[in-house]
Amino acid sequence: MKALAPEWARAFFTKEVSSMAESEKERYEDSDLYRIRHSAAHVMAQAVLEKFPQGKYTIGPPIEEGFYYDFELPRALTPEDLEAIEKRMRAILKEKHRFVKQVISADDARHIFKDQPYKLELIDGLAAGGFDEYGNPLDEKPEISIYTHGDFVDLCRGPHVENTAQINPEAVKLMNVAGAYWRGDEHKQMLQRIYGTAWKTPAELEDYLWRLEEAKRRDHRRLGRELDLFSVSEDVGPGLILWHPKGGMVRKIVEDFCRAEHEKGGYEFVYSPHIGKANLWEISGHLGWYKENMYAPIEIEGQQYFLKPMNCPFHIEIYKSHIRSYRDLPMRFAEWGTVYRFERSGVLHGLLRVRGFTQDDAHLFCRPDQMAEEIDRVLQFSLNLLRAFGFKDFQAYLSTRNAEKFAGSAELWEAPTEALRQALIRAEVPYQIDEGEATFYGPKIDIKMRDALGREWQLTTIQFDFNLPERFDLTYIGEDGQPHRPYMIHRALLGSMERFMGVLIEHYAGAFPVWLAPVQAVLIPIADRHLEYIREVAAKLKAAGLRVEIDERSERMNAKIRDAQNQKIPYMLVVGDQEVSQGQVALRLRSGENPGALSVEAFLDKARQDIQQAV
RNA sequence: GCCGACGUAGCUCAAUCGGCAGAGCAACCGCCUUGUAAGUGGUAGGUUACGGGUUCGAUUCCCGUCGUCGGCUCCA
Repeated sequence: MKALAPEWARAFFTKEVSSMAESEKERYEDSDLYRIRHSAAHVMAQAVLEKFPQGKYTIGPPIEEGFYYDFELPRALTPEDLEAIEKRMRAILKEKHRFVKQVISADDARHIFKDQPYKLELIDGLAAGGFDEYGNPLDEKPEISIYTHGDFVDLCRGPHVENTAQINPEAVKLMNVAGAYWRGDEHKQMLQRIYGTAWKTPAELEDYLWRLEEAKRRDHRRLGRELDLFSVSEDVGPGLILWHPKGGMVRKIVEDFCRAEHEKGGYEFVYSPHIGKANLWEISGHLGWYKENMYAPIEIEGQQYFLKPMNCPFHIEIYKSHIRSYRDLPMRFAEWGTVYRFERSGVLHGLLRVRGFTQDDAHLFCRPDQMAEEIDRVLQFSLNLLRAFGFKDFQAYLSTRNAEKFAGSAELWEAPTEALRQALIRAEVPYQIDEGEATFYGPKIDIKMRDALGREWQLTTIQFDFNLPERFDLTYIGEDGQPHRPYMIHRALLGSMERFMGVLIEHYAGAFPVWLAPVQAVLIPIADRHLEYIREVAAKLKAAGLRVEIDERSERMNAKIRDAQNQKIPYMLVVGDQEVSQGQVALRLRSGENPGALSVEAFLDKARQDIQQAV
């Protein structure tokens, strides 16, 4: 779970967050829960090492909704082991051990942890002053401290509870075991990570477990099947999505809406093929730095072609098809471009991480003097789009220049980076600065959204590119009659249609607002004799642009209502003798509300209003 | 890719110690003509993911492949 990684948790709670964030909120690191979880992690390590005295322990931080601890153990842990460890933890907690902190010298620490290679590595890092316990660089040299409770000692900066009795043994639960590389480096030792959760009271634990169950119910993979939105076929291949008619309808509505917005926003639409010659990717540099993510070449008449992992080279070729004047700029080429990227099998995840996806991609070419406004505009545009789909909580990230790996010169990076920052401030979105996290070719803004389980997924990305204009030798003729290098910005706002749909499905838990619902209304006859009237009504509603189905099955009305509810159809229109005689429909909403009979016109008015207000 | 778990009907899940593979829902065919979350009877549905091994006999034990799930790493 990426969102629960310590790097993330630390970054989120400690790094710079704009003044728009609620600064009043207690920092997680200062909270009781943080201490409880941190201490529970120590107790867990104690229980694990009792069971495996030859085991090595590494780090065990609190995370967003619990804690984990990584171990190197002689064998793989089983579910039974977890139960035993959990049981032992409860016993230890009841023994009321005090947590005692001692600040010690590096040499003393090395002595205490002489049989613990991972701890020794951490101590070296701390002593050198270069890195903290997670391997992140530090500004100043930290003190080295240990925490002892009972006969267990751990290298740790705290904080902890005073006493294990402050942790309710019934509010602690071990969740699962997972593999994790030492310091997150796949070239290093694979460790066993035990995830646990801890709360103040058993009721809070229950609540958390209930929330997890709820999250599973809104998992887009489950809803995708239940609502018949999409599937993945083993025969087609993993990470390749098949959109069913209902999912296809939602996607079409999303795309149509976005296309219309793009048109209003000054974009021009272009189309480009799925493959391009090796030479194109040589020029773009993808074969140099992106090859691991590209599929093997296709040979055509002795030439190698590659399936596109990105659309940019094609858009650049369109730019280059003419000599461009400063008067032509800015140019904004948009394309719903389908790209294919090789993703390692273990990382695929429903719609959120796939191998083939369609980006709402565009490339902006502009003069330096237009740059700030273009950035402002595109960020604003992106936020408006996301808001239109009901998203309100964004987490924005500004990635700045990596000191070691960057295209162009440091000076070149300054203005765009500042323009990105200013745009974020003007847009009044909370953002965090990821210092040195930019790709080599330019600074960027990413906007991420959370899925039902709290994992963050990047949707919007707005990336400056100092690299491709050089590599393709892009120019425009300036007022001075001389060629100049344009600025280039890559941007995908919804990101990819697949990922966006995944997040969208979970956001609404499958109950799409009326304007997005694949089926907006289902007509339910009480008896077959009402069908003729129902067909007339259906025709009227369809003529008015509504997406309507008739449930003609030989089932009772109750069963049809139940099925419509489960399909999360916004309107159920029940028709019996009364409605036929009155020229009405009886409206039931998926909320369970029952507004009752109304005329077809009155219903249409309501539907139009709901669509307008995006409910 | 790596660590671990898992893979039985379209879906959710059973199957004792290795002994003829089963249920509910869905589907299909009837009956019922229904008033706000499951009316009722029947039929069909399987080389237990795939391939190999052990065994008189494998859904069950072993090996491999593929896939899924939870993490790690990476990203739209």
